[in-house]
Amino acid sequence: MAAPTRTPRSRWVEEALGALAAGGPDAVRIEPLAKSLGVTRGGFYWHFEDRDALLTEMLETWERAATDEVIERVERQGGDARARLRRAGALTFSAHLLPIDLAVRNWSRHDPAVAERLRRVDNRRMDYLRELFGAFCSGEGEIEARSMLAFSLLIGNHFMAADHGPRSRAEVLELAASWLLA
Amino acid sequence: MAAPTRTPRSRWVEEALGALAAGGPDAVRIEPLAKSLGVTRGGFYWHFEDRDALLTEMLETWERAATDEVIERVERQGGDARARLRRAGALTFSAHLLPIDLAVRNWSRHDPAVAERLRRVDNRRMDYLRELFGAFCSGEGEIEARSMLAFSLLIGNHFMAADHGPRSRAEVLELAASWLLA
DNA sequence: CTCCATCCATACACTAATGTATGGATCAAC
DNA sequence: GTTGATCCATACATTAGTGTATGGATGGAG
Repeated sequence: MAAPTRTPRSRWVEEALGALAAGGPDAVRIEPLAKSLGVTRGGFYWHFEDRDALLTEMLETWERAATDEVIERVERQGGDARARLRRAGALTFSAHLLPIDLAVRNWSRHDPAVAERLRRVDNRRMDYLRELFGAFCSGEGEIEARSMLAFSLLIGNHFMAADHGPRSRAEVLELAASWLLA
Repeated sequence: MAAPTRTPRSRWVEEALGALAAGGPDAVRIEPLAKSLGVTRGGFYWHFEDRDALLTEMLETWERAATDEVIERVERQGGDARARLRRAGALTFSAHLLPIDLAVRNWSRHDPAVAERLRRVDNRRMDYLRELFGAFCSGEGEIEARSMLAFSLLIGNHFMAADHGPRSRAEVLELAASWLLA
C-alpha cells in the first residue's frame, strides 16, 4: 500500500488532544490513534520516545493555546472591562478548548505533574480576571470573591447537570453573570 | 491458603467506589480490586454478571448516599436557612463523597447513562438549594442565580488550581459565600 | 540520478486485563 | 454429621495494548 500522506509530529499531538477531550488521558492510546490517522504505530516511535512523551507534549501545546493565545485575542479586540470579561470567558471555554480543559482539570486530580501545570494556567487566568474586575470594583476582597465566583461559574456550568425549570441554562448563566458584573 | 474472611457484594462495591474516587471509572478493574481485597476474581463473578454490573451498582449506591442521606441529615440538625445552606455544602462535598462526586461528574461527560443519573442527583440538590435560598430571597430569578452560583462555587472550588496571593482558599471561599448569602 | 532525512509496515516478545469453567472450601441449619 | 448456600482458587482462552528491531518506501536537495 502506498503512503502518500506524511504524518508529522503535530498531527499525532492534535489527534491525541482530540482523544483526551473525548475520553480522558486513559483514552490516549497509540494504536487506536494510529488507526484513526490511517497509519501503523511505526511512525509514532520515530517521533516520540514513548507514550509519556506524547502526553507531555500534548500538555505543552494546550498550555500555550489556553493562556497566551486567548488573552492576546481578547486584548486585540478591545472594549471595556465588562466586555473583555465576557469575551475571555467565551474564548477560554470555546467549543474546541473546553473539553480539553475539563479533561485536564480532572486528570490533574491524580497526577501531580498535570496539577502543577494546571496551577500555572489557572493562575494566569485568575490574574487576568483580577485585573479586569479591578477596573470597576474596589476592595481586594471583593475583587477576589468575584473572580473566584466567575471562574467557578464557568466550570460549574459545564460540570453541572441540573435543569432550571422554565428557564434555559443560558438564561440562568446570563442572570448570574449580570449579578457578578453589577 | 485458608480463606477466613467472607467478601460480600457490598465489599466489592465499597472498594470499587474507592477506586473510582482515586482514578476514575477506568481505574475500576476487577483483578486489582480482588488483589486489594486479598482474594482472586473467583468470587467476583459469583456476585456480578460482569464489570458493567458492578459499575451500575456503584452508581446506585452513590446516588442514595449523595442525596437522601445528606438532606435527611441536614434537616435533622435544624437551624435557619443560611445555616442549612452551609451545612448542605459541607456534607455534600465531604471528604468521603467529594472525590466520588467529581469522578462521576467527569464520567458523565462521555457516558449517557451516567449523565442521566447525575442529572437526577443535581436536580434534587438544586431543588433543595432553591428552597433554602427562597427563605430569605425574593424573586425567582435571583434565587435561581444564587443557587447556580452556590453550586458552581463548590464545584469550582475543587476543580480550580489557582492560588489567591496572601489569602487562603478557605478565606476566599468564605468571602464568596457571605456575598452569596447576603 | 542519487542520496539522505523522514516516515511507515511488519513481526516479535511481553504485560495486563476480561470472562468461563470447574472443583473445591467453609459455615450455618437442620 | 449431612446438606446446601455462599464464597474462593485455579487453569484456560481471548483481547488489546506497549515497546523494539529491522527493512523498507517516498520525495526533495544536491
